[in-house]
Amino acid sequence: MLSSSRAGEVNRARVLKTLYANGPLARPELARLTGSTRATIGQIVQPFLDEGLLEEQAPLASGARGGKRARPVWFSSAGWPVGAVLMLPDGAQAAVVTAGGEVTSRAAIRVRPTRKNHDLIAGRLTSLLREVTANAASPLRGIGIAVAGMVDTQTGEIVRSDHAPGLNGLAVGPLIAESLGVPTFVDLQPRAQALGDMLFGAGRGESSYCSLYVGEGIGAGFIFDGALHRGAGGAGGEVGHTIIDRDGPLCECGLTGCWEALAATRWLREEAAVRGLPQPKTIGAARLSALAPQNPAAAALLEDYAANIGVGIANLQQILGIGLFIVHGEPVGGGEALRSSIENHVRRQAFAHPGGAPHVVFADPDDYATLRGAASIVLSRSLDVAF
Amino acid sequence: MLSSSRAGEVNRARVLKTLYANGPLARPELARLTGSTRATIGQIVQPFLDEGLLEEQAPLASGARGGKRARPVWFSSAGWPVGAVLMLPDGAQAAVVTAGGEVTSRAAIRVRPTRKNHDLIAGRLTSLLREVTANAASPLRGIGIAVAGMVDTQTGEIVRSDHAPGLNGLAVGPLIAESLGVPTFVDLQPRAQALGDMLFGAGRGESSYCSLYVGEGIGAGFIFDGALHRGAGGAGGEVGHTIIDRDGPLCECGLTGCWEALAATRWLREEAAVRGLPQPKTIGAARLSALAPQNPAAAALLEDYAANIGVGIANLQQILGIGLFIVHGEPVGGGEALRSSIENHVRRQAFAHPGGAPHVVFADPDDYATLRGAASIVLSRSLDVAF
DNA sequence: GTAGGATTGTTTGTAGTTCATACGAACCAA
DNA sequence: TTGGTTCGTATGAACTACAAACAATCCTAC
Repeated sequence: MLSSSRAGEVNRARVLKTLYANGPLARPELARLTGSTRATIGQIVQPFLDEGLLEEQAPLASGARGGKRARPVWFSSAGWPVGAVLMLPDGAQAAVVTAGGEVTSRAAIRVRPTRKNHDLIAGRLTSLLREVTANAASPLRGIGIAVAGMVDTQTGEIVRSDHAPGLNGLAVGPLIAESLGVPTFVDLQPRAQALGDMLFGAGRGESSYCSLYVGEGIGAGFIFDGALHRGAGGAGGEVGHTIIDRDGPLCECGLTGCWEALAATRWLREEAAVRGLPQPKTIGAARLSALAPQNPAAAALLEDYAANIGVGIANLQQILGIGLFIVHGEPVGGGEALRSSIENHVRRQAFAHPGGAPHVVFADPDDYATLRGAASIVLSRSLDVAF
Repeated sequence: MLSSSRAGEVNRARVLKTLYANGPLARPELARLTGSTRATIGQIVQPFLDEGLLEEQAPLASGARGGKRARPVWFSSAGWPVGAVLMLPDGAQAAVVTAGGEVTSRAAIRVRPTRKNHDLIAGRLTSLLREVTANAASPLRGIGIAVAGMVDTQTGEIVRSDHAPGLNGLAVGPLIAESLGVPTFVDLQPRAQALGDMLFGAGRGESSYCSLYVGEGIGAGFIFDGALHRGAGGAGGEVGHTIIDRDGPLCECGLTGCWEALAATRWLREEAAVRGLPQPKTIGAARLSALAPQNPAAAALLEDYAANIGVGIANLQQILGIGLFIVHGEPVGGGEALRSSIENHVRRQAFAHPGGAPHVVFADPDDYATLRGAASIVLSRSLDVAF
């Protein structure tokens, strides 16, 4: 039940969430945004300052009518270090990220996973994490592990990874947790990205949105009312295998007309070959966009790519009534032209809703975004207190 | 913020929710299910007993080892009466429903709404509600209004109703609230149904599911973690106009290949005509099922109907990771054969998920289910305390 | 310069809640 | 009749947010 102490936990979490959503804030502003009082905010913030999670910034200028200058609080560069791991088809990346989003150290390994070298992978991951945490000021609060594939968030196991089948069945969560003595949290990469968007990206201050990854596959993470939606047993977000064209091309999964078969990179390259574009095997949204002004075939393919992505997004919009889609991955290289083209396709297909027209934005092509996402799996657990 | 008094409100709501999910429960069982103590449950339950919302049932038999007999509590037949209104293309229904789900009085009117008779409709609705509430023991806690069409849940206006365009723009919520002095809550019919399923139907005890209405149109209500998901501005749930076959038939909405164009009653009847079935203009799942054993064309159409419904459900399952789909409307007439056929199609298309295979169930073809759904719009507001 | 008003951040007392513990009441079996 | 068991309630402790008051800081006006 919701006891007094638990209520305190919830409110502390809400204060941190408000900071993430709005950036550095002084106590009166925090009180206003959380619907509380300066006194209560002071009681909540003080322990965080003592603990070293937050720190006071330089005082703001006074208002026109005078008064004591307010001192905004923000995450200190040493507060709450957490581990971040990305499991990729050809290896893994690891980093230490603080609550404020600073990546304090980082390293990577290259191992091609097979069904038989799981012990090797676990061992090399462990030493990788020891390496990046060597200089950490305090013990890690947890390790977030983002996997490109289906995972069981309860057990921490990798269920199925299409692009790295050697990872299937790897209990990466428990293995690392045991060898390092730090709690681990495993989740899908698009969901980690959604959480990263919430704390450090384009989702800041948005209560509901969809974070989409479009690349070799298509995956989604959903934030509803400020909290991640995982679905039963951590399923959900497998938007790539929703059927949008029953008579469409065959998908690798065996079904026909999956969104992924019409909008993933593989489709883009195969179409580029069919349409006679140069170097189709390595082409992507970036090169296609560069070609488009001179090459009508490239422009047409880009338009079809936008349309295909748009169909799936519009479907999600109709179903969920979401007003914001944050796109990561391949399309980001296409720049503003591709973004607005996708957005137009979505708006053409989605009717007028009371919530207003949907927005499609591209994520920053920041190298750290995905690592921050993995770290956010851990951080968000302190922000969504179950009760 | 979450003050002590608000925490109490949340916990009281949780106790009621636990009762809805499990049926009559004694205090020790309530304590166990809510993770609380007998003492706290007693403090919460007592005021509800005094108020008349709950009442104690006959004592249960003692356990094998003796002990005082427990007295389960349940909603009294007079507790918390709420109004329920259904806005239909050819009129409206109204009823008074208690917190326990009893329909204590009921009446209906037939008016074909046009853009010009909104005042007339509001007036007749008001007198209809006065009629059904004449014998109510206590004033209504609120009036829930379920509309077959898109509504703005903030303003209480009907935005767009495909099957009754005369309702467009009718501010049914504010009009009734003003004339009766009772708060009104307007929502989509499928969403009301989802709430009805949560409190009184197949959704009892389920934390996440999708309640689907398949008839002239297709709509959905989503329950995530025990709470209704509305989407931005009350949009969302317009699953009928998701595209599942880009080269498919033209939909009334102007797009091609909408789910609705392939699985709504209109498709069923047009296909029945094409395939030469008898009396195609009035055929439905019930008659089709009766025909199927002797008539191969009917059996084939039924199978296609199941497949078409299944595609859309499987898409929803992939996106949201939902394990339970409660189907209302036309398909219910098809009985167990149709249900299992739909379920099989869904399972064939959805991969193995950690959450287990999805289930498709048919709602009880109960005449009161929809009215209880409308009432649940009001009741659920006391169960999902915002803080 | 200095007084007055305004704003920030803290201190203190109060109200509301859950929880642990203890107690009487009710029930069964021997 | 007695002992063990379970139910429901009463009491005190712990915790929290809130209201009100207070000290510190800052600006403007005279």
